[in-house]
Amino acid sequence: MKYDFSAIEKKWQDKWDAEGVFKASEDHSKPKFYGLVEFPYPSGAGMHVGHIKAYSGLEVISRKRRMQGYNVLFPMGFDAYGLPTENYAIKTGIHPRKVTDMNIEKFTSQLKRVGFSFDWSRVVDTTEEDYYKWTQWIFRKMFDEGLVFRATTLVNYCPHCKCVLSNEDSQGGKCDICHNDVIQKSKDVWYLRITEYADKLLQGLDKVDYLPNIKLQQENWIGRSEGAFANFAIAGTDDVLRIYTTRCDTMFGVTFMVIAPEHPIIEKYRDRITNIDALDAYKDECAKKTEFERTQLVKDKTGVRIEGLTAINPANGKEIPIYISDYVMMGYGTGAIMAVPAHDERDYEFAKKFGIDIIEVIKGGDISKEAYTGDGEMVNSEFLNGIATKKEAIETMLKYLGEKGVGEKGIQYKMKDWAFNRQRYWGEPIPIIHCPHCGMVGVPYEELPLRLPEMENFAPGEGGESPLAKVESFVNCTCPKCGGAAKRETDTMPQWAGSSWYFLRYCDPHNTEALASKEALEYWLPVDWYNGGMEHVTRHLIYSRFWHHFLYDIGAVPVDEPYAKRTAQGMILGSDGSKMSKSLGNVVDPIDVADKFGADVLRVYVLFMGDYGSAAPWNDDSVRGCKRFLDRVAGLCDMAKGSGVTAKLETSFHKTIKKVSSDIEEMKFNTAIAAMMSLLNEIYDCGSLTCDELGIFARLLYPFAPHLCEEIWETVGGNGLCAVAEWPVWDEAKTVDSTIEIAVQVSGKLKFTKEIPADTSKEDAIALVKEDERMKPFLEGKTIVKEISVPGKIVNIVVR
RNA sequence: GCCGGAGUGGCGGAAUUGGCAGACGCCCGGGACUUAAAAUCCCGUGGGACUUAUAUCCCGUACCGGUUCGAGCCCGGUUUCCGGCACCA
Repeated sequence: MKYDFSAIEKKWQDKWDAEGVFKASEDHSKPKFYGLVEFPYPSGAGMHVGHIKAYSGLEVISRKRRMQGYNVLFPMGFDAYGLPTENYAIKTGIHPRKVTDMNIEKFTSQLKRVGFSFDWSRVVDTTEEDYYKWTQWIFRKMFDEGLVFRATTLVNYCPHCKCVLSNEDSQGGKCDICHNDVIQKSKDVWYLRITEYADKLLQGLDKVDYLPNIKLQQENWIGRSEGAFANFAIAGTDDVLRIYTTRCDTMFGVTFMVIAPEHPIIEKYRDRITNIDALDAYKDECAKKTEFERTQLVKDKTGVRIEGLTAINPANGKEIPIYISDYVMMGYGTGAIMAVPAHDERDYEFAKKFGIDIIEVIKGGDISKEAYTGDGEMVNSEFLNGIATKKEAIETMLKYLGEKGVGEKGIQYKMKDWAFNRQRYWGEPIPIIHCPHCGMVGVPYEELPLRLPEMENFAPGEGGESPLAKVESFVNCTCPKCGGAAKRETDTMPQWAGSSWYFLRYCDPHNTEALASKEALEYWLPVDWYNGGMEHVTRHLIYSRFWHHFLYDIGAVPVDEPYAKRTAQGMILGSDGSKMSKSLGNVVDPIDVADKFGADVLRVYVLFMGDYGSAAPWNDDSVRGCKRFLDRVAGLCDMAKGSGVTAKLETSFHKTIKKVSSDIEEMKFNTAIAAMMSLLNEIYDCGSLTCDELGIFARLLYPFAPHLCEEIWETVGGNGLCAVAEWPVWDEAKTVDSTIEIAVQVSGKLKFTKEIPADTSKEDAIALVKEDERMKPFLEGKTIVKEISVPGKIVNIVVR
């Protein structure tokens, strides 16, 4: 058979479509498999080879599951709100709606071109009214439950995008969208109380099957730490300065305190503080620094002593100075610390620079040189003296603090609440009304969706306000509570909103009464297998787990953890080994590859190129190697005759079925393909095979190269579509050869190999080896010290 | 700095619980077919020594050391690269 891929691909894509084989059935009596891939942001550039690799993993698994008799839900959709579309619209004057529709159309045709087995009847688009209605609904529910709050705080702000960013969106001090430096700015911000779910998000990890590094990254991001809160009295007042510490055992070593420049205590005692001008100046200076400057200039501690305020160490009653410094953050703990220079590197540096006392309370280091952070015997610590372990010292101090009523055990998280509003047009409007009498009022549920108004000019305002603020008909409204004049919130939601629950909508995408029906959710959830990029592990994956836990708590979904299993694919790099980028000119267009070699070759190559979870560079020559492979597979059609089995090939077939079956489950696609290549080589060596055998081969390769395999399946007279043919099964007994080759070692060194019957016992194997002619020279004049036999592997004779 | 992961031919990468290192593919070399090229097919292909050849031997999984009959895999140390977090009290 000549492999005319363009004719074949069209033919089978049309047939699959006509027969609806990829439609998830409503028959809930069948076992289900819900495979999920991260839906794309439909950018104008179209698909990237990275998309192909990301989707091909679960594509193979989903195709295999259908053959195994599962009712498979393998959906696709578009995460279409976002800045690039909006910026493109601003530049070209084309409305974002139009841009989005064009891009979705392009993506859809490209995805279909590659032949992915998505259920196209369930496509979701986050920017459509009947979708974002439910995004807003979930937000409203959170508002009702007290998980939404508004605060004026210092936030991550991107001056380039003119937009507030969440912590997750400004990792490393860079804007996630434009990669410019993020600055700290005081702004009104809508927050979602994700920290309330920190423990649930952490504990939930115990019961899901995520890759270990995904779990680890999430754990680190949540950043739970156990420690203590303690109150340090402010001398001459009834006030206290509350601190958080993980080392309350070192409290006798506290020689000063440090508070964040924005700490409210400064405002409160403005009149008592004698150097308030200096403090204000320092605060201004800090505000100007970018995140980058604050974190990169770690070594150089700065700060100002607060004159006129001192604190009392609750452990020993000593009066100690208070400083402000930007190495203490308002956003973690209480924004104030007890400084123990002898046993904390940062405090040590600060104390050295400002000439503050350094008191050793743990033996073991040399505090004249550096801070000692290790374990050791407590000294200079009154009732703690002599205690040798950190654990015991902490417990003793906690007891003391509790008895005196000045401190207690506490838990802190690095994760911060989710800054949720964006000052942009192309996003879901936040359904809140500001009423001068009633305060913040939710838009009534029956008024959802709160539609994004039509606009001509969606550039953000100069003062950093949302473009929506310019639309008076949108802004002005009446308060649902009191009926008085009120104004709508004009900020929109971040891109992560729509993607936080899209997998729920797939279960029942056309529902007008609920985000999805109870029955559909009960049947399909949880997602059995979710594959996506590592870059989303500390954002989308955390956010969506948070939303899902919330929905579980209000009874909207039947399970608490949304994803039973989560894996990740590695990046495809340019052929030069660097990240694919337009500026380097090393971008590969997947559709070009499909046009030149066929969609099946593209699919096989992205899975064969290396370990699925690791990054690997693109190589055009290797693509041709995959083309050669499929050409040779097509060639089998001319060779196949009759039915039954070829004795010579039988074992190889059973072995290959076994290997391909298990490799697919472990996402070891590269070795699965390699096994089929080996079998193919063997078939060619053999020179003939039966139609039955070719049918097995076609079904094994089908998840990878479905178009070609349907064609072969038809040629060999397979029953119905290969898409729904039964996945081949292997007979364990037939996977073992009658004779095996074992390695023969003398004193651990390989000497030769020997063919022996497969069922030879350990002892017989040794005997057979010792009888072998080739063994003679090694045994002559030697004493056998030890004989080792590993069945099927080696025999090792140790001589002296 | 802290926490992960990884260093295997010219390249991408394979190697159940420690058991024949380099599967499979690419590149490269040789040959067949062809007027020729492409395509296809066959053979070779970790490095080295010796040999007409067969055979045989030595070295080899980042580096140093250890455990073991036997180490790519386990242990101790060093080093490089990648990823994540980063003044988190």
